[in-house]
Amino acid sequence: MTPTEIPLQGEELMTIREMCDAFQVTPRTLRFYEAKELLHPIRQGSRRLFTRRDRARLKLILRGKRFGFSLEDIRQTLDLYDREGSNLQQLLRTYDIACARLGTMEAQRDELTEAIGDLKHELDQMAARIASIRKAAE
Amino acid sequence: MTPTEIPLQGEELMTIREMCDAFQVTPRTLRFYEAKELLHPIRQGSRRLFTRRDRARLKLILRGKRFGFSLEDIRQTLDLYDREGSNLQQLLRTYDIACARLGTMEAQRDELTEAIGDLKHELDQMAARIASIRKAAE
DNA sequence: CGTTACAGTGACGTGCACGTCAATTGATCT
DNA sequence: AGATCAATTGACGTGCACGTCACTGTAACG
Repeated sequence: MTPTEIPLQGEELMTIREMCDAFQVTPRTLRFYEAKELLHPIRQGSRRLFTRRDRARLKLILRGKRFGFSLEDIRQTLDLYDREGSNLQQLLRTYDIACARLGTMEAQRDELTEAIGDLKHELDQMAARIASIRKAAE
Repeated sequence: MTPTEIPLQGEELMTIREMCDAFQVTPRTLRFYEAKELLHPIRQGSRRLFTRRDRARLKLILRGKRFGFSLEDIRQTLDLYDREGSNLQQLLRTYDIACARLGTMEAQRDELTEAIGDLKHELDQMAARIASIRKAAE
């Protein structure tokens, strides 16, 4: 029997391939993110091992990308999430930055809501046009 | 005195510079969008003149960009908006595409709402840490 | 009528976010 | 030990969304 352990969900560490399969990214992408200091996998020899923290960060990275943020933007936002032992000064600064970030995200959500409304309006008009065309054709 | 006219909001046609000032983009960007068939300004000689329709489209373009859509995505979405005299077949296809687009936008809004919730949660935790540090310092 | 001053057209350059390829290095199977 | 296979590193390539530069055209001002 192959002693290759089936990766359990609760396991602490994941290989690069397990990460790729879990998050639908390529190895190149993960290495690129490490080079950009978005991820900090530990090493066993030369191999990368991704921690639970890396997985949480990657989830946020991919989410941020879907919203159109640059990796640099995302990196700065990520740093807001796991800053444990900072002093009060840094903590306050971080808090301010996070508040600002929250503001932009809420603005974006509002704009998105507006865009959805516009598109729905357009859909209604199209539905009406479709109905009238069908009616005209008896 | 320079007779540089102050661009009125209700004017029919706008020059490239008026567009740039109104939308905070560069001339290069507008020419690029025209080359990509996102905008279709009319010409007076060689000069571009942007119509009300171009302004509406540009607004949607910039909005789409803020959501992270590619220009090609945006172009296809734009075409949904001003398709006037199509036949029933095309109209139905357009309707389906628009519905799908609406779905992705709503999914994105939901995800954004979730992300906002996460960040708020993080802010609460930070606020608590800040308070406890301040309290510890008497 | 010369000179600004802005608009247009290529053509090339740039930053970002990776993709791709080659060479190497262990780890694993037989 | 040999072969196989995944992972690493480095270097170069790519597509997108423009920026920048050089040059030309042209309308307007003095």
